[in-house]
Amino acid sequence: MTTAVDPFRALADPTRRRMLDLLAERGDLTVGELSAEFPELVASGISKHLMALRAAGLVVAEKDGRHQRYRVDGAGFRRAFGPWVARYEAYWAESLDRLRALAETDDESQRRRDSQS
Amino acid sequence: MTTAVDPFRALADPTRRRMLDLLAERGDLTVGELSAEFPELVASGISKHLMALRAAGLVVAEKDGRHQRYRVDGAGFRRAFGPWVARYEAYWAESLDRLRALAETDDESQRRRDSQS
DNA sequence: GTAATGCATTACTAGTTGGTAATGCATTGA
DNA sequence: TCAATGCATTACCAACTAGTAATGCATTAC
Repeated sequence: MTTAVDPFRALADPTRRRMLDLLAERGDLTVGELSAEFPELVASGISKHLMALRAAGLVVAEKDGRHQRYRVDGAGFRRAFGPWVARYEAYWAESLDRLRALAETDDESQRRRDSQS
Repeated sequence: MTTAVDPFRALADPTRRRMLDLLAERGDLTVGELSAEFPELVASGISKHLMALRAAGLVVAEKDGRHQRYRVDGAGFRRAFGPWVARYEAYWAESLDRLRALAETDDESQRRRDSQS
């Protein structure tokens, strides 16, 4: 059932990374809204990926009527990757400022900070 | 053949993460030296993981007599993860300084900066 | 030269993962 | 109340992954 409790393993799948990107961009989304972005997947597939991300502590779900609204779990993100990023930060620190600037002008990175937890 | 060209997929395996940690700590290591740290694996298994990391552009190998010395490829690291880290940096930026301090006093993170590429 | 060492590569197997389809369970609308 | 919607969960299958064993190829030691 894809009980991916390892956050790194959860990140390994490109579909899940795209989902995280979308959630980070848009704040929060339901399975149905995500469906529109993943025409190659059926709803249950999307649900499964979201559950994997939730099991890894990277997203949280909130009931909203008959929908589930998913959003990035900022605290979980930090817990999962913060230490790793910090450990290897020296490897990219020297160019991080440049990359940050790059990301900010990049389409995919125009995320709002609503879902910050 | 584990042609893991996707760096995130290369990171998904805990053994490979430990290998990266060791390489980051010690600068460079041969398959034989790594063998001592992975008694549960045979040499060819270690070799396979290293080749996966190399295919993902996270480590480079340099011939040294009959040995191969592996080290972290700093530039490859940045290429692979820099944009992603920059994109999500806002999620942990607020606590990154604290984490960095934490990592520096952490045993596992006492790495030398030899293998910086 | 010959043997031994160090590693890469290939072939193979068991376990895991990503996907669909089917079912179930709340919630909404009529 | 009854049907439809939105999603979770389960069962199942094909594809992939991590591991071992075996082979091959340089390089070093004798």
